[in-house]
Amino acid sequence: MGVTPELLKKFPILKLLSDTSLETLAEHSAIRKFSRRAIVLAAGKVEESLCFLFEGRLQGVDFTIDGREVGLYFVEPGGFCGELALFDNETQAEHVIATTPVVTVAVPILKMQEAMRENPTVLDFLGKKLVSRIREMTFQRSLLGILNIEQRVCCQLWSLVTAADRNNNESGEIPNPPTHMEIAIMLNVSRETVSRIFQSLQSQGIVRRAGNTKLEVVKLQRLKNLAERADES
Amino acid sequence: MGVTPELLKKFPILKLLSDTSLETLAEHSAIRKFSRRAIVLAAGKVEESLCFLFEGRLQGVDFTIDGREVGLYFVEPGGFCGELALFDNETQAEHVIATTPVVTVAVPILKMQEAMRENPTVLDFLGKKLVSRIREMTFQRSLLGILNIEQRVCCQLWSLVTAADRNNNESGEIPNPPTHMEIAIMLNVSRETVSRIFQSLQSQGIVRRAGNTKLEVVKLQRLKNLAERADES
DNA sequence: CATTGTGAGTGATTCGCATCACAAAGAGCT
DNA sequence: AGCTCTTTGTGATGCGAATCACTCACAATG
Repeated sequence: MGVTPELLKKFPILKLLSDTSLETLAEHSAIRKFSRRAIVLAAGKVEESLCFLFEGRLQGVDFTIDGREVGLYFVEPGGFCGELALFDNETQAEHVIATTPVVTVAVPILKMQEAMRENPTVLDFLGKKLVSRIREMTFQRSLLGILNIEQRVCCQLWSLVTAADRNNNESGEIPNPPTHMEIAIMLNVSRETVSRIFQSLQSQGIVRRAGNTKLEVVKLQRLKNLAERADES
Repeated sequence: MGVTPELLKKFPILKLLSDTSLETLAEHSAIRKFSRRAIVLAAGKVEESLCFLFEGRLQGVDFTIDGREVGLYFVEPGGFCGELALFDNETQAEHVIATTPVVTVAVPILKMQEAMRENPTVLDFLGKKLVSRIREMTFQRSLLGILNIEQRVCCQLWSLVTAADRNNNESGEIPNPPTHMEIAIMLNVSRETVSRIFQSLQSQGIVRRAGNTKLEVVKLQRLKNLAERADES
């Protein structure tokens, strides 16, 4: 409904397509809206669409056998998810959930596969995306190896600080900070523990809440230190 | 030195190549031997070769900031590693270490990239490999979410049982069982804890050591139960 | 044959985090 | 405003896994 090629061009990967391909793709695509907490892609299901995120934020989550929630990754506007099926036509491995109200564009897998075959640069883009996902997961896995949980949280925070701010030595910000719960499931800790650590960081004046859409990191250097070695007074 | 196209054909992905491509690839490739514990690929380095495993077993490992070892994946004969650089030419993300003496074939990235471009089936194979790696990492991550460590270990063991044996309801085996340490770093637990759990599994007659190259799972069903729910008497 | 190294087994101790159980504070909604 | 619902904040408690510090078994090595 009402998906125009112009809309699709907002997504970096689709910008690589020819106008004619975009035309067909647009015809077969649909805008979808989800409220907070809605399941956008369901694990175990054969999804027949890729999910492009236009507005809001998504989180990939999985569940352990004992029913515990596990956080895998975030999707930001301009990104997409559900791309694994493009390669192996298998079921969706993990749930993708809206952490805010979202607007997505559903693009059929089949059409996208055609585009991949015709346009090598698209395939290349996807390859790079998969690779960066692997690198990210590897990093995330290494975070879980950190025993000291304060350090683990600080590492995660540090990685969420806008890349641009990271070199700037004064202060930085985290645009749409995840809730304590969202952080907790990514880091394999209890929500309470995350809460207590934030408490401690705030009282040390290292981070500060700025409304509920932004988290300021006032003392970037201190955060970095905490991330790199747990001790430090 | 002495790499023949026939040798390369032992690797499923290279079988897809034309004889002429194999010819050139063979010329530029080299056999390498490493002793147990040797570093086959080093993290942070720009590796200029892909590593095909001919004999032995490799493990991808990473280190946390606090120096703790983290186990990521295993590579079995016929497999390869270091493929991320094919797509983004970045440095190797993780260390790859020989867990046994190994024989590998080093194939230059550049040559492999040429082959990828010429032969779409190779690219497809690589895509599938990346995807399955992501699926595996997702699974592995979900294991870490399990709080009960005995259950966590049992899940890992269950996933190591030869797929063929898994449906067969009596017993199964794990060909080259990882050491306790190797399991420990994959599951984020201490080696001692793994040791204690194996002790308990052995005394319950669920698993049994068969030489040091094989681990028999005598009561597959019991293991599966332990993996699925932690309780059970 | 002694020597060194590595994997595995085990007890004692300690401390950190999960858990439970609330209270409080926002955020939306009508 | 008043009402939910969600997110966050905090204390008390107890369990359980890490750690330490060994021993033992077994290969490999000289």
